[in-house]
Amino acid sequence: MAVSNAVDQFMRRVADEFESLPRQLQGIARYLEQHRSSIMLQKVNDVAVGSNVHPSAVVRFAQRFGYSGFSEMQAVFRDAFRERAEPSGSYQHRIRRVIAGRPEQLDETQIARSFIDACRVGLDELVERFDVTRFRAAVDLLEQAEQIYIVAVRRSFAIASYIAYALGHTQKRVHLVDGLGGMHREQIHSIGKGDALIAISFPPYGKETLFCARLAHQRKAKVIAISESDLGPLAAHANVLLKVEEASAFAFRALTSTICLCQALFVALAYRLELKPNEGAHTGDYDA
Amino acid sequence: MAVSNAVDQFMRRVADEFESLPRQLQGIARYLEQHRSSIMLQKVNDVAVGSNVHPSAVVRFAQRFGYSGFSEMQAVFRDAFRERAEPSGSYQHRIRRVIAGRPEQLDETQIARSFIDACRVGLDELVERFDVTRFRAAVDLLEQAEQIYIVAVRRSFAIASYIAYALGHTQKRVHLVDGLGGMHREQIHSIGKGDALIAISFPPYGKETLFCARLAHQRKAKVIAISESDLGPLAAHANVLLKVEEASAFAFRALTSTICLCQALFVALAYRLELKPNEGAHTGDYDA
DNA sequence: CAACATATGGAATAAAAATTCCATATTTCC
DNA sequence: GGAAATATGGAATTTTTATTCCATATGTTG
Repeated sequence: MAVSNAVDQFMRRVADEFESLPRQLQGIARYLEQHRSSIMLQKVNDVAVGSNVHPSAVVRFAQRFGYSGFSEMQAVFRDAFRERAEPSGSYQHRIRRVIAGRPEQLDETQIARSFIDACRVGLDELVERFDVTRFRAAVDLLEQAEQIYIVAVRRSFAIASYIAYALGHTQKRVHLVDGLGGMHREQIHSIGKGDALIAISFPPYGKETLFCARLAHQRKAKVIAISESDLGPLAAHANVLLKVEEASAFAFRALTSTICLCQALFVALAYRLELKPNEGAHTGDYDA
Repeated sequence: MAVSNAVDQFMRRVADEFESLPRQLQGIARYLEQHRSSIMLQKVNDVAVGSNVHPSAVVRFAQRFGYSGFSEMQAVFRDAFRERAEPSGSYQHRIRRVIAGRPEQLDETQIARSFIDACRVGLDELVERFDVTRFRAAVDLLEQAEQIYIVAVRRSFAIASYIAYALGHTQKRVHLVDGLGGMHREQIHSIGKGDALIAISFPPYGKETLFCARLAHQRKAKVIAISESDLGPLAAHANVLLKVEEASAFAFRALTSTICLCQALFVALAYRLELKPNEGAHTGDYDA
């Protein structure tokens, strides 16, 4: 990092000492990092409440890093903001440069930004085309299923793996058809009536996924397909088809909308099952 | 501009009455207009000095416009800033309102929509806080690595699995540390100088991931950490830390921002390697 | 598990900031 | 030019905010 401002320097110092800090002060450090852009207009008390500590802990924190108290530490943030706010033209400049320079000199940073942009658009469309009826139907199926199988390959496998992880926190029995040892067939084999299969596949549809969907359908299991269109090969075997049109940029297809939809599906199911996980920043031991 | 914010409205009111204001109060009005963007962090005294008047004049000014005093008037500026600077704050608010406002009649459809919304906000923040330097550094490391290892557990495993899939399309040798058979240790064991490790972990950090990061670091391999903050335990072992602050809603943490960042990383790398996959909607046979 | 070091939070105190009060200055209008 | 109305700024007061003090709690070490 070329030029770091006072705040960055300070936060670095905090990061260095972080490990040796008492529990509460660590909490404050995290809070500061998280809210670095608005510390300048917070009172000690805001910081204290935000960090779940007593105001005096905040003062001690500041003193530990060489300031006379909170006020002096806060000044660092305030001044940094002021410096930044004054040459406000620079932001406008940057935007213009990016837009103007776009056609040829695409550097990887711009590529990254564009890609993220594409993902945002994808999510916008997801909301817009959100099909309430189908979504509900999908939740219904999952709610009623005794066992839930999940299958996807290649690009979509990550999604399946996430769903399996998430559903693992419910009472349902969950089977991820991961094809380990080439055993797709064997893994789906025991599916039957009363079960549900979540099959995720996009063009050019993976044959393992199609196979599983077909088998599940034959066995009278319910099939929830997540795919791109009602016309694809998955549609034939699906009881509910959730449509996702992923954005693509630079010839790469995004994955954000699909995963977002799947998470939404899971959250909805969790609420339906009255599974209320602990409120808060992280969900117990399940994250990683 | 369609909807004007509170500050604009207020300044308009001031402009209207300007002519009928006593000399000093006019001075204050000019000062406010000139410094509207930093009033939020000024004291009455700053404004008074800046306008060459007595502090009480500033209070009188505020009262003339219907506020109880300077503090109340300042709040207008502060709140306006907060709304702009922290769309995330407003997001938290919105979520809280949704939850608090209609505790019972939250149906799963609304939940799903809110969740998708949260993801969108998350992507907005991702763009906003995008750290160019670090991102480039990460691409550099990957470009130079001979072999690339990827590790993540539980919630983040899906991400790792996607990265492994994507990198599989480059010339790099890719190793997904998936812990199959409890063999995290064995899988990371052969990492060494010249290699890179991508480690993804969020609170409460998975110990397998930490172990791999530590080992990689000891072995002089480069470590790219994808995590929530510079203060977490991954930071100590990382050469580059890419920060992602996932939105969370209904006590579930989103995954969209993380996966979006990882895809962007891959796209950037692909371009760097001058790997130009076929233009078009889907990338050959690799999708599923 | 005792003795010590360290961390924590309630309450008191100090400091800073905002507001009010009021005596004086300035302007306005007849 | 003088009376009334309005504006101004010094100082006191009130309110808010920050800091310190200290008793208690918690953790650590031998």
